[in-house]
Amino acid sequence: MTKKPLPKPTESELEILQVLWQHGPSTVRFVNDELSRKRDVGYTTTLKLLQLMLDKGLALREDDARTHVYRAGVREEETQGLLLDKFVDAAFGGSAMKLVMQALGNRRTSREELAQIRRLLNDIEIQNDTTPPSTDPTR
Amino acid sequence: MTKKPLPKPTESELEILQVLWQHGPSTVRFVNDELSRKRDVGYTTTLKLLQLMLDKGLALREDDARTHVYRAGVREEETQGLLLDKFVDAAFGGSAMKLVMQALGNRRTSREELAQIRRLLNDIEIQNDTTPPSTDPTR
DNA sequence: AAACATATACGAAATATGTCGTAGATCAAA
DNA sequence: TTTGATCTACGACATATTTCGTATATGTTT
Repeated sequence: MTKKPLPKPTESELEILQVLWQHGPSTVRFVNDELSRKRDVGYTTTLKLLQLMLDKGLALREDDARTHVYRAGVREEETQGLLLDKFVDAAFGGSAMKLVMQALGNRRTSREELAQIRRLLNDIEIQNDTTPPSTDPTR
Repeated sequence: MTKKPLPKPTESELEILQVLWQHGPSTVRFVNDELSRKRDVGYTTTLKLLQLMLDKGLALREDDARTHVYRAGVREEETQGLLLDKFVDAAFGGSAMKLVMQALGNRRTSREELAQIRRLLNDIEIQNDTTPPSTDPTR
């Protein structure tokens, strides 16, 4: 049984994953058109990226037809969580709190979103009350 | 009057900035020792990085004495905010909310930290009530 | 069928980033 | 003052990432 140490997607790969996550299985042409909405990128560049992502397992594809269809090979939440951990370490010295504070503080947050966070906080507190703080790293 | 398009620090540069932010002005030796606590890195590598950061304005230095002293050339909060914006776009498709939810959801958050966030939420709501939503990008 | 559009494969160049060796200056110890 | 430690400068290499040109296959139009 081999664990798969999913490679951390690069900047460009992440850009492509966003497209695949948001639109589902897509052709190279479609992905490239999407990317082109933001910046200037050649078709073969996008193709190459997708092929590399296929190698790494970051993407999967249907190559029955002449025109291949690619889809994400990694789950959105899982990948985001992974990247978030790295980012918290790299940019915020490991303090997720500082990150959250800054994310909430420096941008407009709607009433509904605030309520959503409050609900989450409540859930977490209930968790905390039910299961007391533990320093055991395995749970 | 020239605007300064402060360059986005790289992974390694950020690592060094963390040291400078946390410990204040430091010698190359000190920074290198700090970095060495985490991973294996040669002295001249750290030196070179600091020199590059000096060029980019990411670091400043005192070179009166033989042993130069470097300090951060960018503010911590400002830099973190910049990186956070990029990261939200790159990894969370622009949704700061999803990021916050995941940051809070997938890790242990202490009671005190939760309270801290609640206070922040209250402040934000008061803000929202006092000054109604505006789409004016300049404020 | 010929001409044209569109697809994939893939090598290779262009960039960006990180690493290190070596030379030469300065300082400290013997 | 000779030896050895430590410092900066800087070129050059190593690696990772991105970009693109070209060859070739396949499908479409006239």
